[in-house]
Amino acid sequence: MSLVSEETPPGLLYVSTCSPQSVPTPQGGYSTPETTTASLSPPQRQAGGQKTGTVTGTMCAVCGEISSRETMFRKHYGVICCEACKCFFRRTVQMSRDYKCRYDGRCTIGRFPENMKQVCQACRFTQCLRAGMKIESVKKFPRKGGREGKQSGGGDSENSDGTGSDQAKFQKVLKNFSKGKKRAKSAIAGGGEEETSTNGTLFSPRPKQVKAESETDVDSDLRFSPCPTSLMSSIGLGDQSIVSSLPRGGDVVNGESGVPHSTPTPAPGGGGVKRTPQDPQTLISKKMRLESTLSQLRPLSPPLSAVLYTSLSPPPLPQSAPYTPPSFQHTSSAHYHHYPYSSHPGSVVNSPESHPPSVYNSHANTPYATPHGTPVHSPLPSPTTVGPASSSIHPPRSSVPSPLLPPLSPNLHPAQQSPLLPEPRSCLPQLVTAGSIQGPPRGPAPPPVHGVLPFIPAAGPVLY
DNA sequence: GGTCAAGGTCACC
DNA sequence: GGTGACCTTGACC
Ligand SMILES: [Zn+2]
Ligand SMILES: [Zn+2]
Repeated sequence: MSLVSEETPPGLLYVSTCSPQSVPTPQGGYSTPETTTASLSPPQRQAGGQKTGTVTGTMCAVCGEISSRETMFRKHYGVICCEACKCFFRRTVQMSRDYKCRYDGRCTIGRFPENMKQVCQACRFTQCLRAGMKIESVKKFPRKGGREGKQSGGGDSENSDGTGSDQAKFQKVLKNFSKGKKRAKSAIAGGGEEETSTNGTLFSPRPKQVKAESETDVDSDLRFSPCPTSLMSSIGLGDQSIVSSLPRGGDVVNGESGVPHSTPTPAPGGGGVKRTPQDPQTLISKKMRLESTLSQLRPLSPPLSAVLYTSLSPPPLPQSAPYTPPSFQHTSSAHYHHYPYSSHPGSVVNSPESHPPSVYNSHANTPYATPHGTPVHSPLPSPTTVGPASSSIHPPRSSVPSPLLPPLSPNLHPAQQSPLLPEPRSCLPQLVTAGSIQGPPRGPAPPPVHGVLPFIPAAGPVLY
């Protein structure tokens, strides 16, 4: 059985150095680690006389993708996840995509579906949210890159309520502008101006990309909703279209710019189409609306993690599974690549701040403190629902009376199980040694706790 | 200057 | 049109 650790960075995957051995993949299968004798020095496992493992990769907290040792996944929007999930989440939020699951949110079960490709967008986004990805981290503050940064006053996600925090940001951005940095020049030269909302938040002056044609949005100006409307509604926030002046990511029409650049300076990351700038007043209005809604969203993720982390029972791994998950069909993200940008190979991700401190500080081996079966109300709603299924790929299950996710039936195929039921596991690092690998890490979902909303720990750190 | 986490780009399906 | 790998950017240390 796996062990948890408070010291090991979350998301890391270790494998025993004892011998080449099959290790469970997040897809439910097994694979032989390409390296079990890596030079990377993992934290020594001392408690319980556990063997020392070697870092072999990270696991995406959303889809379960396992990285190579060289290409450790990093934290994106608060969760250690793969690039694919990062991009998906970003696009969904940025573009206010509104997904609906035709199977009533039952595309998959378990912590990770056997094949994320089979999961609809709605369920995938829900998975992102459950993993702990933060909507407000997407373009929370308009700037090209950079980190959230530490904010005085605690919390990893500062608001934009126009108080000192934004003032500080504002000053910093102004400073960058005054430095004559490339981007600042670009923005200004491109007609973009430093715009401050009424609360002092600096707006991105960068021009926006423009669709070459057929802006399919009902309201093409509503380009930036922190959450798709239906999903927003599904998580109890109502239907709120949030706007932003922020540029939307990189569509290119027919491989080239469908519209002329509005700035003399190409966008970073390669040439592309930029949206034309909007009216400053409009931008201000949008920004204010965005911030207003983000303030409502804020309680979502962290409290969700806090509540559910402490309410789930220890993971009862299935002893005998009536159903054997099919082997995972690796997607393109499965062919590992080196991360050539900045981090040296083997750099470890360590971001416990994304989790409630209480989760990390208590119950090292039993992160789920609440007695088994304790009902917990989650701010997370049942998955987005829609009309009757029109396909037979994933037979919809009969409706469940509980507002929370229904329990799993041990005899049902995952596709017939309740939606996105995770395999409860510690948010703490879990070491899987050669001797500890007994079975699929996430095959059939374990018997659920009735009435408890299963929660997927953000960046569930599992060490192999 | 290195690290990290943002957003952007664009080939591919 | 959506996806995901690759890339740049910029704040933080
Ligand atoms: Zn992923
Ligand atoms: Zn679905």
